[in-house]
Amino acid sequence: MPIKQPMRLALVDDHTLFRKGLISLIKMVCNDCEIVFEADNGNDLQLKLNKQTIPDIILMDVNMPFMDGFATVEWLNKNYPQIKVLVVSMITKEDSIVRMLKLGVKGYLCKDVEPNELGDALNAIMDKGFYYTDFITGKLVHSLQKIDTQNEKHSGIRLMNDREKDFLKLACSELTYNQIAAQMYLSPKTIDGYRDALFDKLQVKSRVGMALYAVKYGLVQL
Amino acid sequence: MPIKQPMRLALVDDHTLFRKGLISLIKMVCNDCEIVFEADNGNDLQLKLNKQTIPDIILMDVNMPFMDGFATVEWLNKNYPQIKVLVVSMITKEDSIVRMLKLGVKGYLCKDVEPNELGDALNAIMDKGFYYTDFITGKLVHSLQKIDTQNEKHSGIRLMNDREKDFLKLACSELTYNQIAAQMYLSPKTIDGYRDALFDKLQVKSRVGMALYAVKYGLVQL
DNA sequence: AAATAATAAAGGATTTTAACTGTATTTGGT
DNA sequence: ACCAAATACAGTTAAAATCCTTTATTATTT
Repeated sequence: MPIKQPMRLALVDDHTLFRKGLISLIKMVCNDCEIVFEADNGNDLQLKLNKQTIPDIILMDVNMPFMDGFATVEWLNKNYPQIKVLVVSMITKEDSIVRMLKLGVKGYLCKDVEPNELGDALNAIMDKGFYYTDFITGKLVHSLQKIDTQNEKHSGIRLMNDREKDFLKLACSELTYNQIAAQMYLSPKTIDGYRDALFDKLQVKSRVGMALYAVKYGLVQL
Repeated sequence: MPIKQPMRLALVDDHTLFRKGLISLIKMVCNDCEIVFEADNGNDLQLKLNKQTIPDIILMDVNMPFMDGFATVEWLNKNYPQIKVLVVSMITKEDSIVRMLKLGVKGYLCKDVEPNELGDALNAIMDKGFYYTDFITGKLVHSLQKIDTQNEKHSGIRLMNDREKDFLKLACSELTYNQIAAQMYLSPKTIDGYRDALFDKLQVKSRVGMALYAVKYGLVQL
């Protein structure tokens, strides 16, 4: 039976007191882990990270002086993609969470989290690669939908009729208007009319503008 | 103390046998729920749904004849936004899952799910409004990151030089090539050359195709 | 039944885009 | 110094897109 390696952790947070507190909590919930180093911010991390000190997981703050969490995770992705990042931050802004998730962090915890959940998160990340709470998932799903609900507001969409929507989808391609006309069983001149109508309704001046509008407001998917 | 209302459910799935099986499972895991109706597809749902038959949750398939899950959820969002949708589908394609989540479905289960999890999902949706499994969350987070990692794969991007990238950004607008040339302090003929080069490198045949490529692979943001 | 609105389509003119071929000039490498 | 490449640009045609005006045919409303 394989000997379980101790979990190697590193902490990046500019608040020394919080860092020390976090370490003592980790020791309590996880009896087989090792803190390989602590850093005050991204710059400090770059200095302290080398072949001997590569951790499995880095617990990372977002707001830090000199080099913040976003820049640090980007740098880690480029230079040490194997290291997993668990964000531990006060920041609950949806945009920040989504931005971090886009950067590929494996979890995102609020600093007021229960010690046990911290342990769960670390184990889950080691075990299955990530730990996303309902809170994070909720934010994520909400941010996905935000785009669509914004759209409803956006005028042009309601003004379009079904044929025009069909045409718009086809216009977001490399077909010429003649080919679109053929596909829709309509005269090219009718297509001309649809285009003119949509230019007016969507407030665009070219087919490129129209196509980008359609993508922006989710009327066609790429 | 308030009397707990029974959970009102409806099923939309074109496979009668699966529907019936699902109902018997629901009866087993949930002793206080009522099936208000079943439908074969979205069209059928529209006929069967009225003031007397408004369910709390609709269990919805994705692939259905005549009117599929996407169209049906869109219609529900417009006409009965209070009804929560739980997708129960064989489809595990990331794009389908993300598209459904964008439409605001409250959960997404695979058809091979354990009966107990079905019960958990229904209760979670009634209780806190949603039920997203790790599988779904994983797909979601992955799709967020995909755009960036896909780029690396997609050849065209590496082949472009800086001037061509600048041009590409400007081409994703309603400027004519002459106007772009002026903005870049270049001859329109040089712009012609950039366009021809990019058409070749990105494998597109028109400015629309080029603009959509740029958006798809995150080279320009809308 | 008449007026109105929506849909489909035509003619004609102009601009923009696209495709192809070719030529100086510059730049990096050996 | 010489070769190869990348860069900037020109000419020519053809095709596609854009703009504008007008008309015939259905639906819808009054």
